[in-house]
Amino acid sequence: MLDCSGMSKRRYKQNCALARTIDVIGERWTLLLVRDLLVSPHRFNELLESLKGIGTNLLASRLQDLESADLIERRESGGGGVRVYALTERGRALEPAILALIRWGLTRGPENRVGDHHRDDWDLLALKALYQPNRAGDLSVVVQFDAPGFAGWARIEDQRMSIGVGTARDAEIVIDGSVADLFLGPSSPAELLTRGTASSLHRFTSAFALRP
Amino acid sequence: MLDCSGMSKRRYKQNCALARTIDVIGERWTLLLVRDLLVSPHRFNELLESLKGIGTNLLASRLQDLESADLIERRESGGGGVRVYALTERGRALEPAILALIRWGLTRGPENRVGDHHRDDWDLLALKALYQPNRAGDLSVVVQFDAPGFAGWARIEDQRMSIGVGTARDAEIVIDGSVADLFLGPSSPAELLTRGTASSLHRFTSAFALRP
DNA sequence: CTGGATCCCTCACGATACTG
DNA sequence: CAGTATCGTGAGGGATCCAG
Repeated sequence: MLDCSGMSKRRYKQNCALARTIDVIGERWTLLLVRDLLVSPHRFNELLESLKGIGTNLLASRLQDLESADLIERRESGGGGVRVYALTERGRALEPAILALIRWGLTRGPENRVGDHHRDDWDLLALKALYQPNRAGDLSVVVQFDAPGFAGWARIEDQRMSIGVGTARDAEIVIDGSVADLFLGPSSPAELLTRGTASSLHRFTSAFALRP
Repeated sequence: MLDCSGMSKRRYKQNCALARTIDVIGERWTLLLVRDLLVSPHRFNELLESLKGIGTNLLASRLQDLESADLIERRESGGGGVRVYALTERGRALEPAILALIRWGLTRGPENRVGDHHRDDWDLLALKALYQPNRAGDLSVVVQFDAPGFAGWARIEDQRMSIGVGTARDAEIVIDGSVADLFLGPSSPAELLTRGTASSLHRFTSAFALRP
């Protein structure tokens, strides 16, 4: 059988840190896979649905590659033997670079071509890319987003921001909508408030550079 | 004839800033091409030599794509009608992301596989990736590197760092060697001094986080 | 039903030859 | 020097099939 499917053979053969980086994460789909795992661990079929068009063989191959490269690891989540893929510390270390690439992508406007696939948790990561610690001051807040088919949260504390999917129990602010609804939607932020005050919500939204 | 060679058709079709970024600069060779142009403008054959293995058709195609995407532009350099490719402002805006990717690539040690291609100007960019403004203080210096087949310089001023190839006329420090010779070589930094003092050279090297 | 493996077709890549 | 034209090869993409 000789399983070499997980080996990416096409290397640049350049003694350069950027080339070595791209040798690892430069293949098609790879960085988008890391993006999804930056928000939360995922199961095989969740990734398959998020990365529409990847094909099961390619996804399996990429997961093997990334595991060999020590960027992700398989985990048994919960008691039911559910297998999920999660980033290792080395994989999580890609976050600054990915946020920088996101910032660059945001500078040319949304350019949302109609029909393009979309997931609300991607916006959560874009929000983190636009976060500016120096604008946060002493702000300490947890904001919950509740939209049809999506639940996620953003936390700012000690000038650091973290994000996640699901429900945060200690959310002072609850938004009736997604991240895009809050920052790009037609409604004013205050209209979307399920819990919390408009002034604290304003302090939250002011911590981001919406057009970098 | 219908010239569609410059169109990259395979897009991710995801309404996500990262996916849109990778749609533009995610194809093979593209980011390495931008890397070379970040150091200085280059001619077609210079790029061809740096990006060993790319093939002339692919390089031409990538250059067209990047010009269409407003990342690079053709310029007539000098009076002899010499054509060079240079980054536009939008292309140069990729620098923070590329430096972040370089930093990630540097965290796992050099891993220099023998036989890999190498260029000294790549190290110049890696040096910029490791530069830490808060370590510079009020340092204001220009360091010239002179090695066989390579000449380049690094400038630190007002806590900002810039790099370039060729000779800087106002260099207070001249190194008899490349960037790698200074930071990784067997010689002590002082041994490589052609001009300048060891103490000012030490202030310079202290402005970088050699192992991030 | 999840988590893949196998097959096959297409297209992007890479090397070479050729042209203005 | 700066590309264009041609063509063989292999990675990507989609469907289907298989094991737990």
